[in-house]
Amino acid sequence: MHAPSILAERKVLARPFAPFEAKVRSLGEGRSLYFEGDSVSRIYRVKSGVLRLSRLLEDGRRQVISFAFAGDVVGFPSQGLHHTDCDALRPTQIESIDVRALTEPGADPMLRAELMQAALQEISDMQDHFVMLGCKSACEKVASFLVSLLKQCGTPLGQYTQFDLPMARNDIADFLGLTIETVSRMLTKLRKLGLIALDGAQHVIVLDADQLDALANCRDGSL
Amino acid sequence: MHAPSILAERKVLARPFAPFEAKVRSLGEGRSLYFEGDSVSRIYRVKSGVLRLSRLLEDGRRQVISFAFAGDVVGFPSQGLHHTDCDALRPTQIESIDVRALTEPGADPMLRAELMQAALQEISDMQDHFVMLGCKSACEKVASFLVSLLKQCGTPLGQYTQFDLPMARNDIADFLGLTIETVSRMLTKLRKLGLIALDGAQHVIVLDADQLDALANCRDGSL
DNA sequence: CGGTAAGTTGAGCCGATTCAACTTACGTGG
DNA sequence: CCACGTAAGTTGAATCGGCTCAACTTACCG
Repeated sequence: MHAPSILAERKVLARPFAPFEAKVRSLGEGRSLYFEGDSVSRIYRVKSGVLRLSRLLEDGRRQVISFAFAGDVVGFPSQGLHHTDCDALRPTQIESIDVRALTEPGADPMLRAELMQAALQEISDMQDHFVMLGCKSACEKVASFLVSLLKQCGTPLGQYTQFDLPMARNDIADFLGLTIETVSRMLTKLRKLGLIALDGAQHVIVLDADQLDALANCRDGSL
Repeated sequence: MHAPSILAERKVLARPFAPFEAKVRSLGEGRSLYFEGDSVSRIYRVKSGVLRLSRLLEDGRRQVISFAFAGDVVGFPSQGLHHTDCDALRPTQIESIDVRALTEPGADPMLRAELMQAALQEISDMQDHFVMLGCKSACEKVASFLVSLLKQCGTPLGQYTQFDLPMARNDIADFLGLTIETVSRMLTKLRKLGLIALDGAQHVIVLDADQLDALANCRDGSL
């Protein structure tokens, strides 16, 4: 759940009406940070853990917009409202920033420039995601996804690189515009090709990063 | 490539070191404003006309990221570079702004806030587009697309609303993650359902906006 | 009026989905 | 610590939506 020590500490230190001051809090696994339609009072920078941003349709379909890792900023408003749900996939520490830091003239220029950079980065990342959703085959999607995670959270393991999938198949599928079955099949395919190994459902060992990267941009899933 | 006449003109008129001044120029139909990989020195606000932002894969596949209409801002940098191509689909007038207005402390605060708003709006629009690409069927995609154009550039025609498609089937297909044939078939379907009428390939008359909107969020293309 | 590009339509195919059975992983309580 | 129950993930078979390829029609421009 919440880390009491940090919250308690903050309470003592927090001065009222210090709108642009950063505050740290933690979010238990599965907890929501905000929901679509909530009005935006603060935006957040992830310090550790993983968040999932998603949008839900009335009929139950879901699109996972992005996963946010340490350093990523989430919660940018549009018309003053949140346009996604935001949930923690892992215990997560976040730093919150008054939304007025974005546009109000009095805000810290350094912070504001930093937030603008984060927004620009997000736009660029989303453009990549468009190519993924619009152009790529199931195999390319899954391979691309693994490559991007590899870059974000890969750690060396002998001559290979490993990482944990912090999200369920479910989330991967809704992120890539596929079904869980298809994601599973593609992971199996990559495993049988000898490009990855799976130790449990979450732990991925990348055996051939170059080939994997090649598959991520190769129309026919053969290379 | 670049339009020589316009560039020549700019060279004469440009005063050095007037970084934040807005400049207006026009772009002929089919002309490019910038290319993926170009370094970003200025960003642009559309005054009239239509721009297409797209990204090209090595193997020829293309994703149209967005269409920009009057009021939209394009050209946001990431790592100082453009990450899309940008081309005019119609004769277009654009106002250009020095990119330093985004982040430099000395920049006009009003302008900067405005640009931040534009960036936030873009993020929100892209989230909608994700849902489109990731969740929706061909029929929903085309219907959604028509609805959004209707809102952007619809004009009354008796009891109906009409608009011109400023882009080719080609562009629509690459925007929606479909083929031109599928786009064509869906337009035909909507026509046969009596929701729209087509006068030539570009001119659309929306006969039943409510039904069209309903189809835009209905899994089975029946309603 | 002819030529070319753009758009439409049709037939057959293929990749991803659906639906269902099965396997594995995991947390709980005996 | 094992046994069980549930949730998550995998695999298979059959279906279907959108794609490919090809022919045809329409619009546009010199």
